[in-house]
Amino acid sequence: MKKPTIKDVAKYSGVSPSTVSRVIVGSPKISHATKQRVREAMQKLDYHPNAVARSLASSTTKTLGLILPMAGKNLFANQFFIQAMKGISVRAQERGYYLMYTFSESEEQELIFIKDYIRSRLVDGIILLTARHKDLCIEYLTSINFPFAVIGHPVDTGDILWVDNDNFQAMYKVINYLIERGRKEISFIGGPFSFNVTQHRLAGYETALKNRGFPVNGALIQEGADFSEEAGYTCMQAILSIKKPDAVVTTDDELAFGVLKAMKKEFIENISVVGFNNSIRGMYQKPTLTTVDIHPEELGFYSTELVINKIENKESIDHYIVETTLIERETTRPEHR
Amino acid sequence: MKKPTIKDVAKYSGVSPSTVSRVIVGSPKISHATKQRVREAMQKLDYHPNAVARSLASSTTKTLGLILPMAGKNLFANQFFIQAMKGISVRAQERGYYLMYTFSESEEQELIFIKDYIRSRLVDGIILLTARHKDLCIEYLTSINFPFAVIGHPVDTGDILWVDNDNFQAMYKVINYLIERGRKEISFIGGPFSFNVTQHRLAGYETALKNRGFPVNGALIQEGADFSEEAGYTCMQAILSIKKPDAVVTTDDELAFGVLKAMKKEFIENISVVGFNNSIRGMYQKPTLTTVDIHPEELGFYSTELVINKIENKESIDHYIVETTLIERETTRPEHR
DNA sequence: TTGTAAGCGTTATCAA
DNA sequence: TTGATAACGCTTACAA
Repeated sequence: MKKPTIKDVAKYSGVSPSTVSRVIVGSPKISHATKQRVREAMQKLDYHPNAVARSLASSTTKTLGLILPMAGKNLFANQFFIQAMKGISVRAQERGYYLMYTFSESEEQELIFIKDYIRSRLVDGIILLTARHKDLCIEYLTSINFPFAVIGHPVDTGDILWVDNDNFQAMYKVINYLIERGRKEISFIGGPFSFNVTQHRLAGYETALKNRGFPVNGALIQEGADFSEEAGYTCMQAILSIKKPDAVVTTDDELAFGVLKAMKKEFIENISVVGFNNSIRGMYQKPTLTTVDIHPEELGFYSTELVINKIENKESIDHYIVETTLIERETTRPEHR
Repeated sequence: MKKPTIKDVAKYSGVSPSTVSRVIVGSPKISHATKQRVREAMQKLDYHPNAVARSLASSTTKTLGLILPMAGKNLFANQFFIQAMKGISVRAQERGYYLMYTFSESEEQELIFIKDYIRSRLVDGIILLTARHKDLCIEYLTSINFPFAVIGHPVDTGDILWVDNDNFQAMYKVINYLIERGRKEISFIGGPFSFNVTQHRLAGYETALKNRGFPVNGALIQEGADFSEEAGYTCMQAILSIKKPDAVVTTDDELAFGVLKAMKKEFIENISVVGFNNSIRGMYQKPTLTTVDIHPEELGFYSTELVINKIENKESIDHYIVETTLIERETTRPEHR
């Protein structure tokens, strides 16, 4: 006994297939009586619409595609991705969308997968989990005008959809927090300045200092080669060779771990350190790391919201700002060490 | 200008659509000459097959469905899942399959999603990332005879496909390792004994002791209420109240953390501790935790292999055993603390 | 409000 | 080795 089709339901309930289809879609112009009858028939026959056939006929798949950039095995990134995926899943479910995913090893591969998704007509929209500096994927998707949203702040927010934290304010708050705890000489160690994130956080740092009447000392500002522990270590050594600040803010937990390592080596303990991204390691290593939670799940959630609105031509803003949370731990409570 | 279809290619290359289709599929009964011509036409027109149409016509989607059980926010589990997903993605890519995923909050929801995937005819197979004790999903999938594979050892391996570690041997190796380092009184703290994993690891523990001529002391074997740090703490206290072993093996890092906590409270340092699952925390907290890596990526990889073989009616074994790796850290090197 | 009929872009069956 | 032609199961103008 084969699976029942729309025709079976039509026959059973004495209407035409198109009527059944209208019931499935939830079309308004259908009498309550027949709607009832059709629904019952569907129940009786245990009918479930064939999504593939629907997709073909309507040329819409109700599916979103996700590419997970997995260069190396960045532990923090892992955490970020799975949380973002959760948020994406939650909102997609609510709005009746399916999700496809694939891991990619490089930006080129990423682009290949995206093209495949689109050309095969498998997805109605794409979510990019990271905004690269000069992003091939963003470029491509924009050029063919395909619905997509980006997590992170793209360099050129033409009319693309994006979700990000307020990185300026996040860092601004961190600085204020440190000043209120009596810190006076606060150093900044960021990832590469070519990244928008870094720029925004640096701006937050500088503005906060100025607004509180503190000088901005260039010697206390360092640019890491990347977001790694090594970069943090190197930057911190450079700073210590010049002068000893009483606090260091970074743009990533990994950088912060490097800072702590450099301090340990020099037997320094009384410098406050703040990271970013609330990694697992930060919560268990000694000393536990004060950090900023960027709420990946929400980032995922809203990016999904944006693409779907776009796909469905719903009126919608073109970006969301997700709040950050400062998580206070031992590295800003030197007395607890 | 619309996207070219198979008809356009057919016209362009002067053959019938069916011939083009045969080229796409890679059918053997097609002359080299026409194959060439059709390929060129596809290139020229930038033609890409519509996957949805193919699915409808062939009633096969080349897609696998994944459900991510996300009760609570188990940090270890997060790590496990993303790694397993990576392995799944790698193998799926290689074999030309797409992946759909969805998060679920409960076993019931999980079942609902699975049914939806199947009834909507979106997927050809399912991968279950955890084998529950009496698993509703396994039961359902078996009952309708739908292709699926399970990561973990199902209670009743009828003719279902599964991938798992050799938990017996993994623990056996741990015990041998400890004995070789001079440990004589080794305690066992497991998760609930109702889990197959626990049983297998316990058996490995007991057998290893016996084979080395050590007695198995019931007082040194404890069953945790679950796999949590608290459970580990409680069990360790129970053991310490009776006698002090010189090593404790557990079936999960969380349990091990509980053990360490209990030791700390009693100011005990010279007991070796071993966890399972190689969680991030274990590598950064103090002391760093000796643990067993279960290789989630491989588990994902092979589970994918199994379902796809099944889907394609390929001859294949019905399970894989994935090796484990002992990761030696400070908790089994008391001298380093 | 409902039905008719023509797609949607493939694959599969049967002939040739 | 190739080509007609009928599915595949649904949506959607257009009519009624």
